[in-house]
Amino acid sequence: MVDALQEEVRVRFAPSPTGYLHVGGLRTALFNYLFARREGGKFILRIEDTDQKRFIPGALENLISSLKNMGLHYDEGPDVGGPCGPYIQSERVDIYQRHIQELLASKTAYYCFCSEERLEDLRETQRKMKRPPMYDGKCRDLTEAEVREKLDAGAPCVIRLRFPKEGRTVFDDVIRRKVAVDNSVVDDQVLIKSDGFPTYHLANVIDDHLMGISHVIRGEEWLSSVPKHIYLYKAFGWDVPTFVHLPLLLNSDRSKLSKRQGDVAVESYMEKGYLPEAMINFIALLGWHSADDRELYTLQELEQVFSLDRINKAGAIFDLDKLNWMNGWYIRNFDVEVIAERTRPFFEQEGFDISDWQKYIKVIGVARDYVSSLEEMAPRGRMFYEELQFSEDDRTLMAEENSQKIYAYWIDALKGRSAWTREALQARIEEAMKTMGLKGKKFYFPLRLALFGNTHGPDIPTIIDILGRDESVERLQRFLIDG
RNA sequence: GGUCCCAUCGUCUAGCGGUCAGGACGCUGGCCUCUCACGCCGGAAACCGGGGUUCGAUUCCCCGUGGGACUACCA
Repeated sequence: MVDALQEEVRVRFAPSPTGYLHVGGLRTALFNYLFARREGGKFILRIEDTDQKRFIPGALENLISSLKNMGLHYDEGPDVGGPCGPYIQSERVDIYQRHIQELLASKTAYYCFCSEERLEDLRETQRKMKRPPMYDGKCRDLTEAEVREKLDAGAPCVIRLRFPKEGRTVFDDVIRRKVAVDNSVVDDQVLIKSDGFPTYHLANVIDDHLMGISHVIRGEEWLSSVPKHIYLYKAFGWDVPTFVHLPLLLNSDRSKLSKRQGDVAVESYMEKGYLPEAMINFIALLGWHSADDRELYTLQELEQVFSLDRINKAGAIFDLDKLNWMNGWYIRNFDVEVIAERTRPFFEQEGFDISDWQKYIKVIGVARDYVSSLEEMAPRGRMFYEELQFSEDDRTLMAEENSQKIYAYWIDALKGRSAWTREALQARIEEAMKTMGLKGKKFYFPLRLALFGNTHGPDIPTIIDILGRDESVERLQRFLIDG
């Protein structure tokens, strides 16, 4: 390890590439990122792909693009490089092999030749006897000669950690404070699998040390394996990093957040039109809260105010309702041009002709009051781009005498002038209501229906302003019965 | 089953011995308004239970209870 790295805050997000970035992973990545930024340290991306069976093509690219979309830029990582590479564990196998020799030599680790079947049977009987399922240590005390013989015979084997049976491991966690575990309940964890790849525990410890990680910020599911990790650090003669175990993100039934109970892929939230800014803001509030009552933050603002000591201990349910509100808030409060640009793909997908940018901006301005995601924008803009659909009841209303009078009046009025201000339009509406002796819904509903396709919606000046004079006249004329 | 962790409105949370237990989402009443939406104002809604410690516990300690994680040659 480079000496200069020693004083610096260095944290990492270390996902295994299982296909996509999970929202729980995003939260872990975000907290790591924020801590690094706040402390002026480094944020590193490391890929933990030591499980060959779970290789998924494209998963790495996916992960990287999701992190980029979210604005979580890392200082070191597989695609950006850095002084501690490679940052993909499958490319570091020789490093693990070298280090395991050291453990073998010091008797901290030992070869185990037990078959998977034996292990399964063992666990089965242990469970039946209501004993905790653990390795029984069959190969723990094999003599060197016995090991040599089996190895020479080419017997398949793994390498296990020789964890002490006595004593107690006590450690500090920034969030949980003191945690204590009896060594007798810690298993002789497999460190090197029969395919020569390391397990999480070995690779993680070695890499965290070699990469100069100062704070291990990760999910609470790792809390119970910390004793193994500490034992490894000490066996290697390394300093133990500071541990920060984040509370879990939960399904609405309080189990660990998983798919099948809604979307967990960050990617799919993007596809539905959730803004990265809203996702980040929302996720940040799951387990973290500022000292005041403020809840709306940009990523840059979070970088300034984030601190580990304001992280909660209890798990948090991922509440879609609040995300929807927050996303809607961002959609309504961002610059309309920005929202228009981001909504574009959704409109294009619908085949709407948005070449008239001025009109499009106006449509967005109206539509965004109604939605909680960009995906919902298209249904709210449709009436300005497509032919209106009417029900039988609609047609009945539009054929009524009053409706017809209104249409005739407006066709006339609109044709008379080429440009209207909203104020002039509103004044004309007041005037029309007076001369026709109609008011309120009696006047507005038929008019809005013919122009907008619904009796409920934006006010008339807004609709006419978006449609323009010609389209407005055309829409009215379509329902004028005798010309 | 064992070990570890956790526990304030339905949800996210503030609280760090004395508060009318605060905010946000959601729900709800009203205002704005032709309507819808937005927005604004108000309301209902919580300290898991039992013991301690203390003049006084949501807050500190213990025991229950409940929930979760881990218990793989997955991470």
